[in-house]
Amino acid sequence: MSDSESFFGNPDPIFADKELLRVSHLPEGDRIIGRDTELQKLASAIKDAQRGDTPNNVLIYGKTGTGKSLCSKYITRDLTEAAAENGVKIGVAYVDCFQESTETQTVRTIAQSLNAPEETGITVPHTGVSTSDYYRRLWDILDERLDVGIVILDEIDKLEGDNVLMQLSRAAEAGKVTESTLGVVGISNKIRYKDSLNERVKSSLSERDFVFPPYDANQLREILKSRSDAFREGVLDQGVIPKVAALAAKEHGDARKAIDILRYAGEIADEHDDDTVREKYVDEAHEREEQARLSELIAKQPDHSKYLLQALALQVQDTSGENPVVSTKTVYPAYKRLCEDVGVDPLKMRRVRDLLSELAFLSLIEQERKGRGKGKGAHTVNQLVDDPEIVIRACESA
DNA sequence: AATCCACAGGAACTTACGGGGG
DNA sequence: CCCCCGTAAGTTCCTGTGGATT
Repeated sequence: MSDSESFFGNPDPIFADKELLRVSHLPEGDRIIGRDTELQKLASAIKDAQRGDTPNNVLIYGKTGTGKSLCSKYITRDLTEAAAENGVKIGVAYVDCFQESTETQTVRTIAQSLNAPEETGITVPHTGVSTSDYYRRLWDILDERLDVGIVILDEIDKLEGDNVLMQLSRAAEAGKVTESTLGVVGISNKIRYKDSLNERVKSSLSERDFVFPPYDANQLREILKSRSDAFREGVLDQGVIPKVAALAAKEHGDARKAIDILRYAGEIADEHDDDTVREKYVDEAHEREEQARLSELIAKQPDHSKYLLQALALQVQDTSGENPVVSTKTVYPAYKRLCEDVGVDPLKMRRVRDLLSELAFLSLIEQERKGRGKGKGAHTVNQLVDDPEIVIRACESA
């Protein structure tokens, strides 16, 4: 074959269908590996919705990458289709509470994804209306066009306050909706999440709860194999999948991580103009995955949080060796200098303290409050969780 | 065990922004 | 079109607190 004139003309030597290695890719039923009992239980918990009745509210626990969101999405899609055959209209709203963490944002997102303006004549504006207004519109939307609404609240532990849960779980009994009903599927990384809820919400929200165990190396291998169609035939070296699986199994059995590493390994092979994905690329792929995950998280932060994080990372680098803790007092001037370099007005100390505790909540840093002795006051020291160099790179690229 | 104060963090306020209703 | 109302981000003001030193 002659060299193509087009930059895009050559067929990809490594990947046949890269889509299969995207985490958001929702597989067909036979491609969800090792979660049969979980799917079964989930299905039985929400099956009443199929007849238009109120489904059980469900709480799902499990570490990241154990298939919680995947199974929820899959099973609700299946349910929607099955119900449609019975003439029952089900709407599913998926909310990532990490991104929509306030009550208002959550309700708005639910209302927006369940709405169909041309059907209901109801608009859900992005801003400008009160929280209670969003609620009112949501109830109207439900009654107007659906029999059952199912709300999937992913990373529910990142939600501020439990008012939304209160409202959602009581909507039907409080008479907010009359022509329809709704169910909640809550997904949490924290097993202890339930303890932080008040009794009322707890009992109504966790009518059923399940724990998704981490995948073991065998299951990870199966998962990776099931997606190996993403590659052209024969380009994957024998040892690659087992090595990726072993790596991911060691780090909490995170399937998402495993899939990402496999994809990066393929990309690295491609960059080396190698037509084989070799075992030796896996370690580099692993590093690339960590960098990417961090960059992705940091990119979502407000600008000033990035400057702060960068200032902290620089301080940590300067602090010689063993004890890389930096007090808030010390970070602040460094942050101010950084702002001046960029040409931005620095925030006041009080706001900075809030941003730092948000970063701590996201596990990007760790904080500890300490006293320093008589007449020396109390202060908080901050510590980076990840390697300062990687953090700085991620901050600069974002 | 009592003390002392720099910083932590709660509360109330300001500013910016955008939609709804008259 | 203007005015009012809501939220989010940021500021101002001020009381609370940890723990080595006295």
